[in-house]
Amino acid sequence: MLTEEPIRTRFAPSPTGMFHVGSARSALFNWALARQQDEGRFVLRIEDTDAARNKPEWTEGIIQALAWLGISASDPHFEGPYFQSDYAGKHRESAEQLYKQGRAYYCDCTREQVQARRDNPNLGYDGFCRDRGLEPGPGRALRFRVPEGGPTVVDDAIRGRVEFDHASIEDFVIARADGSPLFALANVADDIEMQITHVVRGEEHLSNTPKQQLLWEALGHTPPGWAHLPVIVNEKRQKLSKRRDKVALESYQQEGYLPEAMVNYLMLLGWAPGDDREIMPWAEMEPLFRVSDVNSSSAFFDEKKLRAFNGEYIRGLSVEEFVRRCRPWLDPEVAPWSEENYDEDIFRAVAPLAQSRVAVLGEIVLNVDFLFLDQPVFDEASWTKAMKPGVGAEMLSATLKRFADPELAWEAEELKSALEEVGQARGLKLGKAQAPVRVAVTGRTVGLPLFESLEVLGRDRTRHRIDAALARLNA
RNA sequence: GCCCCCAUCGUCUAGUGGCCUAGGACGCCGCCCUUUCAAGGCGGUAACGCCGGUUCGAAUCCGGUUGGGGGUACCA
Repeated sequence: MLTEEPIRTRFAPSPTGMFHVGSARSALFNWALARQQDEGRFVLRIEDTDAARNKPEWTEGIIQALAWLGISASDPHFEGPYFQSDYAGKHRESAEQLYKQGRAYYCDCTREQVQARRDNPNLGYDGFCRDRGLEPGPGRALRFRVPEGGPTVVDDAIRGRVEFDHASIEDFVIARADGSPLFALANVADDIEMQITHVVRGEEHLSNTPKQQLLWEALGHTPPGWAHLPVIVNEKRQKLSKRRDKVALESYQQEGYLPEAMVNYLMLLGWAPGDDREIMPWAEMEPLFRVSDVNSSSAFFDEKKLRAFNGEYIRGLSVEEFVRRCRPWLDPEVAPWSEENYDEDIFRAVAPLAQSRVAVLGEIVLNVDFLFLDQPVFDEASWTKAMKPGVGAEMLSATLKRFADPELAWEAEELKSALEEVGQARGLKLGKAQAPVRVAVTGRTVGLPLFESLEVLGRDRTRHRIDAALARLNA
């Protein structure tokens, strides 16, 4: 391994329109390694060769997602983005070189012929064209000539020595009949061109590795250090798939997961800092990360734990920062209230009360909507529960009367004592007594501390809502 | 089928031959606090897949087995 040379890691996503959480973890691990050395580099290469599914805007999405994670394109350790499609010439040269060296040969077998002919059902291509000396031509693909004897040994930083017998590796295609190189070749040619020293990627690539290592050697270069990260799985222990699982980083972002919580959680999928700490900022984790310390078994993406981390990070924010981070969800453009009704100062007044009550930022809306809506949104289950006959109407009308008293200072502590008295007169503890008022004013049985909320809402609006609830009760 | 990887509480993990009657975190349960709900505090539940070795001694080393997973394209 080129430990003397500065580390050059790479992150090589194909632009498919969404950023997978597994990719995010790979990127983070690669980023940490690159940042540990002054001259370390993290190379971003967009593998856009599959023109069929590939749009320019996806690339922008990748860069934004990386930036969200703290992997900034303006950081001196960041290099790229490079586009695989720009290196097509280089790929063809590599294919040519391999052919001239006799390390690859042309093959005109169709898929059907390969299928029909194979004597060993356990192997794919049988090497039919190996020695036919075919020249390049239409309908002829280029295959790599896998050496006859011995194994290829992959030295993996996470898994150790992994042996692949050459007998189990078929002569794989490296360039299509139309001359265009395949992933296996393009990927290696690019890594060589970009002087990548360490390939840290998902375990699903482990089976490709002996082929790629063979290619590196055939092309005259020392293979990089390999590290294959365990796959991230769902509750059924299958690799996270975009069809059935929630894998898009953007979806977590939209729900209100903080990047620092996501980064922290992702780093812990397969790796641990060592002591008994789990909540640890990136700046502390980065220098501690060792790829050889990464676990080799698959890891379940546990959103419950992510949520817990996120709540922890939210509570750690200053109030002002919390307010700032909530803005995207409070914006009247997307929130259920109108521009005229929204007032950030009002939100700021209750923000400290809300901060410990949300695990993801998106939940902020249901916590404060009653402040900015003309009418609260009544949760029917809450209504039924709080407005029990004999309690609901009683409490509401008595409270309405009590709150009309101009002597009553409109301040949380005063309001609390007032309601306590109203409740006591009816043999109700505060817990029970406050319920109808809470539902009348906020629409729900759970929420922010009531009296602070009332104070912010104001006497008139509070009384109006209690009155309206009374009407609703009698309707 | 074949190739390859993996195996500690439900989950993420610590653990690299004795410090382990296996530690932490999430979850779950209980108690406390309490104007609801959270948050917070305290306590609890729960694991070395199985069988053989090696060794004075094994969660840690070796073999097998079982069970998971990944890969098997002229996709990336």
